[in-house]
Amino acid sequence: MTIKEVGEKYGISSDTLRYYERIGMIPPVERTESGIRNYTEKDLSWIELVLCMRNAGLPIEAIIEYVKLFKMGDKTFEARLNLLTEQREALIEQKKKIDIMLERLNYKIARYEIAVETGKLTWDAEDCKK
Amino acid sequence: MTIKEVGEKYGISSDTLRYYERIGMIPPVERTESGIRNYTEKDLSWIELVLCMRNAGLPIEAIIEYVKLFKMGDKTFEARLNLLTEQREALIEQKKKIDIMLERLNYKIARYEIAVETGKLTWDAEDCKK
DNA sequence: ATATACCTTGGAGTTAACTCTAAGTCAATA
DNA sequence: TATTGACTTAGAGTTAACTCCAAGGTATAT
Repeated sequence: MTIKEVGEKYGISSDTLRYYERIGMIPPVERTESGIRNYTEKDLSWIELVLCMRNAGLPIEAIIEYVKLFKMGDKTFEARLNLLTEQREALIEQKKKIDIMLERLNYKIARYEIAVETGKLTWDAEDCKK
Repeated sequence: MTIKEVGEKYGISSDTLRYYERIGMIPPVERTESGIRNYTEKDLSWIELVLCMRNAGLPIEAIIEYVKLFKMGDKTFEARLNLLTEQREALIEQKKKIDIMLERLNYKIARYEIAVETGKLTWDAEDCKK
């Protein structure tokens, strides 16, 4: 699979794909004799994982570290476990922060729905508090 | 309240506080005759809201827009409602992405816990799939 | 009154994560 | 065979969100 096809499949640019490979976020991709990238299923699996991690907001640094450990083989199981556990903690924390803001948004949106109806915003410490 | 005290209260730097004000993420803060910022309760409410939004990962752009609409007064209720509703949608989407990655992490972590015990990673398309 | 620790502004520097450019190679089509 | 379009690399440019710096003003303790 060419870089363009892969980019189209996942909705990312060829530049981004080359960038991810260059910085070690995915293992090096095999080339044809003329030096052109030929993505295998295995490469696609890595890209999928990486995109999932990026979508969740995990830092590129962590992903690079994981790929590094993976390349080092079986003796890095524990290090990989620790890395993944840390990232899981970070995501759980992030979810909590989103929930706090969602609650606040729900409250504000409810008030504005009434305000749009009535033309008056129910008083609430100048719209800032809570 | 001085800029330093506010920074300490919320765990952000004075530089960041000045930056937030400069780009319009919070309304201008009143000054003493000598030109020094004197944060009021109202200012603190704005800072709290802004930090909550930033923690949740909402873009500074949206926050600036909200402050702008707020300054324009009562005729922007609907615009503010729309903005907040959009941001709520974005957060719900982000939460979904985090949940997808959390599921994946739970699966991988379970496999690595066994791997650390047994010294062998149960086969799974070279650790990339799923 | 002078040292110290704080404050001010405008503007430059940094970091993460891309995104683009230049200069050149390769493959398929008119 | 000439052109078109996709590919290659190395490196420069961009954007968001800070973060730092220089040059100077302010407030309080000795």
